Amino acid sequence: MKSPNAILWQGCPARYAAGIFGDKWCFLILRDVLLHGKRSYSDFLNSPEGISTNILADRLSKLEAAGMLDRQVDPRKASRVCYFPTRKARNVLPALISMMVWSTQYDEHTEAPDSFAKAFKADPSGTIAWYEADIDRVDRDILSQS
Amino acid sequence: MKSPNAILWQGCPARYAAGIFGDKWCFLILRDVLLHGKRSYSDFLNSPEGISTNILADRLSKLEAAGMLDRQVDPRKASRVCYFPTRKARNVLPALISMMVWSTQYDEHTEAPDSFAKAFKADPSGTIAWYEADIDRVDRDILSQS
DNA sequence: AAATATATCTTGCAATATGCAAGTGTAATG
DNA sequence: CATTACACTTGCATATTGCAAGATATATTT
Repeated sequence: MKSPNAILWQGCPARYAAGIFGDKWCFLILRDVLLHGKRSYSDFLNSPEGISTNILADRLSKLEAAGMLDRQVDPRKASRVCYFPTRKARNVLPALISMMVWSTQYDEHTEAPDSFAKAFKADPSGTIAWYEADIDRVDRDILSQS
Repeated sequence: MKSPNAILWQGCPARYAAGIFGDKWCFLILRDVLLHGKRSYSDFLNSPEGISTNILADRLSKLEAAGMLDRQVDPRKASRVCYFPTRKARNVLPALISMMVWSTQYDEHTEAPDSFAKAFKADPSGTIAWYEADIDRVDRDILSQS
């Protein structure tokens, strides 16, 4: 039974965001699906951070339950599954890129070129549009082959 | 001994961000210090989410080690400690508010008024400046009483 | 001065999360 | 028809987390 004083991770916008981003593995899966064109279980598994299989399965189902990922059988190969970013996930791009710009400013070992932060600061919505177009391209390539 | 293949949570900007924000308690402490004017251990402790004391002590020291909080004895009362947000933490405001705006859009139980997202979308840098001024006010009030 | 209160941590321990290895079921491939 | 690829699932040892309680140090009240 749930305590009457239990805090639902809703209501406060920071708390709601923390409920989804306050987990490093969810965070990195969102990076991969939004920025690196990754769509399949094995794509995520092969990211350099080395997520383990049970954790990956758990986070994929959590992100699907949260309405961030749309799980579909790959039209090119029925034994493969694709996880497409939903509109809700796509709309995270401004915040995600904002955080990454901040990181490049403070991580002394950053691998990101200066041009990354520059491009976003100069033209935020244009930069977002560029990433969205990339997502569209990846998804279209997959779905056109059904 | 550290494995030679260990991933340092540096280099990739998303990974660096995940190293700090990929923890819900750090996330909420940053909300409190940047948006709610909280500065002391007991301020954070009394947030509605109910962080426990060991976790709070741990996260405060991690955020201090990460250069996000500046720990200082309260000039008004030597037995009290203040945690001030550093410039590095302040510069997280655009990303944090971006995430919160996203939350208000998708959390059906959001408590945030529409005006919050509207204000930020209409004038992002003005909104940030408003929050920074609030931080300045809180910090000045404390430090002027030494 | 003694008792009480406030503020900031520590410690102990149980619950939870994680990582690794191995196994399962289904579908394509040779 | 055996093999491989893919997407998980399971079991289990280890690591991390979180709650409750205790500790310490100063400040306030009586």
